[in-house]
Amino acid sequence: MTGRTRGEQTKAAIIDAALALFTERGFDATTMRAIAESAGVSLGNAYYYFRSKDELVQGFYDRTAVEHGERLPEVLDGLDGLADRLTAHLDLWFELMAPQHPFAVGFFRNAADPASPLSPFSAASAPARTAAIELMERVVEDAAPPVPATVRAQLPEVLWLYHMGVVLFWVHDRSVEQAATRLLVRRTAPMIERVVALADLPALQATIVDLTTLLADLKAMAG
Amino acid sequence: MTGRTRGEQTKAAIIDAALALFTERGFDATTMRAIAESAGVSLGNAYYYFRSKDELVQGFYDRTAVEHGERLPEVLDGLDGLADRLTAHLDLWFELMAPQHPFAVGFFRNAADPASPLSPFSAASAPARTAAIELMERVVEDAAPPVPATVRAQLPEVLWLYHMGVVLFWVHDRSVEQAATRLLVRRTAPMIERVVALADLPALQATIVDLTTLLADLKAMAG
DNA sequence: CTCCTTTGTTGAACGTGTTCAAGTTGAACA
DNA sequence: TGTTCAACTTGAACACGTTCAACAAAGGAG
Repeated sequence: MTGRTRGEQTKAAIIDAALALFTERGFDATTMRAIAESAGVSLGNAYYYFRSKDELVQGFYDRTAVEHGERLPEVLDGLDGLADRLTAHLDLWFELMAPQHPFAVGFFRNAADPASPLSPFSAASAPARTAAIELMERVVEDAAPPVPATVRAQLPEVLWLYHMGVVLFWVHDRSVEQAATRLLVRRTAPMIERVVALADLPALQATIVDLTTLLADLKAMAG
Repeated sequence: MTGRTRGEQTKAAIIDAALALFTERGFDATTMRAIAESAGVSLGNAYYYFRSKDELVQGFYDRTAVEHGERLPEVLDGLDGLADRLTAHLDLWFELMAPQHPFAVGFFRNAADPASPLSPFSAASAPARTAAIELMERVVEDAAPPVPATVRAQLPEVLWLYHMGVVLFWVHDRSVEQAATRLLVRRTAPMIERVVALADLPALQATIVDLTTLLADLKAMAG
């Protein structure tokens, strides 16, 4: 975690201090002054590396995303069915994020603001978004039986949207160890696999085209 | 808007001032001090009537919900198809909320916090939630052709969830006059009608049961 | 009338996130 | 070596949401 340059070390120290305090006291109860003091750094210095308190959480979220990408192959190994692979992917996410669930709200509250750079749809988070969709691509590409060509191109992005929806649910989930979210995934992933498997049915072509063009139109308007 | 007692008048003055300033400058750029000054009242007095800045916005939302319920029959009048009725219902919501869209983000940001009483899923907003589902019941009950009995009971609540999803999209929608959200509804409402019409198909029974029990299980865990 | 309670009102003060002008450090270069 | 300059660091200061002890007005009860 210790970077080469002085700046990288300071930055890591701030993230570490913030993560520890967030976990210990929660997001709102942790002040920027406490983070700076705990990191052995001045208040202003914390703002040199992170433009806001929220961006601090983004830094740690990025860390988790990297670890997610690194460990994904190992949890996908040996799994063929799309539902199994999707479930394993999300379970890994839950596992990595579980310690941060108590203060995740403080993060996602601002992520829900479309004007915020933390919004998953914002231009600022485009790299993180692309990386996340890339992970879904890995979930999809080696699935067996293979995903019908009809929906193959759109599927990773659609599954990423599904992921975002699950995250929204997870944030609101107050059941023990977020069991409700796990249940949601365990039940809906097979449904997705079932629907995807039917994508070549002639009867569904109209609906698939409808959905595809709708997505394209909406993305065009969102520009 | 002028109430009988002194307190009611002051309260109304504060709401009016806040609404004007929010609309003019947006939520974040409007300070409580500016609201108080504009209402001809001291800062502390604003907090005598509203426990927080957010609670001030909740007032508008409640007002709008009441108006929505009052005007719903008139926009549903003469419409039979479920898609048409659903679209009319949501269009009315858009019409009523349009003036507040610029600062709606400031409101919904906190509504996205499940711990906040403003969250649509919180216990504190249970009355508002029940009222909103009740409106969906009115959308469903007189639809022709009638909704299959298989899904009739669950449909209003499911449509309310759909409504919440649309609201989430609407908040993020930066297209002119939220045209993208209208497009989304115009395209998805017919899909919903189509799926609902197929609810009695034997091939779909398993999936419908799956979804129904999933919803029930999740609600039980959320308890 | 006086007293008491409820309701309404005030502005100073607190703690917070954030900004900024001013300073320090250290490595590359002359 | 001395110079330069970008990277880094500082703490005071600002504006905001919110709290609070104190005060004023209104309206009965005696």
